[in-house]
Amino acid sequence: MSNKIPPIERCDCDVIHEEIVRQVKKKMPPEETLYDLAELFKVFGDSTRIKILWALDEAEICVCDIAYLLNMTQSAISHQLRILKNANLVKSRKEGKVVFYSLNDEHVKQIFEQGLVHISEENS
Amino acid sequence: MSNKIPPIERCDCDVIHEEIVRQVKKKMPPEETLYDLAELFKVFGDSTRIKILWALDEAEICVCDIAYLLNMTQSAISHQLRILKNANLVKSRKEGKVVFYSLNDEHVKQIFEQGLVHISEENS
DNA sequence: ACAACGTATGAACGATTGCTCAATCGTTCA
DNA sequence: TGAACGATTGAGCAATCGTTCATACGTTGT
Repeated sequence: MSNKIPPIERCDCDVIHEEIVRQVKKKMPPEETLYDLAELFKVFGDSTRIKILWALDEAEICVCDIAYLLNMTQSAISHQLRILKNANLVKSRKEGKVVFYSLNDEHVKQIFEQGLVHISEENS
Repeated sequence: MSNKIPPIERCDCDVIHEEIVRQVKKKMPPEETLYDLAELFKVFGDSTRIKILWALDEAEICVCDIAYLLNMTQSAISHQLRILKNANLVKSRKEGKVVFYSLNDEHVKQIFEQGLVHISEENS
């Protein structure tokens, strides 16, 4: 993304670890993939969106019901739903004036589960 | 976190969906859990930290090697490592002047894998 | 004791984020 | 047609974030 001049001067200690660094660098996925991965987790990194996703995992729900459920304004929810839609995590279906949202990825719950495992191990 | 007065007035459409909302509300994990989950994913939501975690999944690496690997300043890396340590994702081991970091959670890679599955499905 | 070096930290900054508010769009129904 | 209503959108704002810079800490070797 940025193309500034590399300002980093190699320090002394890693002359020893040269080989390790070289191998790790080789095994790392491409820059773009890691960036996309971060972008995806950024979407999960907000409790409002987490709640929306969790709710949508239970049922298809319209915008105003989500707003009611989370005790937030329709506008706030709509903004967040747009982010979730851009990330291809949810899809929408219009029925008259009402727009119903539902999950667009069956892996969401699995990602959550892994996260919960980490949290539960954290408190032990 | 915030305790302002609930400003939400139930809209008309969801009189029909009353029961669904009630059930979803009952099935949702406690507020605090969802908040912690968001906090965890927030940590993953930065490409620098993603790269660090990915690197540490390959090997135990010292701060200056990570900095060299990612072409960033030691300071920037150190700041990010602190965040990762606070989230219990990495642990450190001191050897003289050098501090080695390594993963503290074997689920990190699994969470990444799930994320990658979503991304790969996105482009199809 | 002092210099050198790897690391950590706090202030400061530009950038981004999540919400509110007001306005608008699209559909329904009288 | 126009009022009502659900949903969307854009501007604006406070708050948060990620980096840089300067500085301090801790260890090593002289």
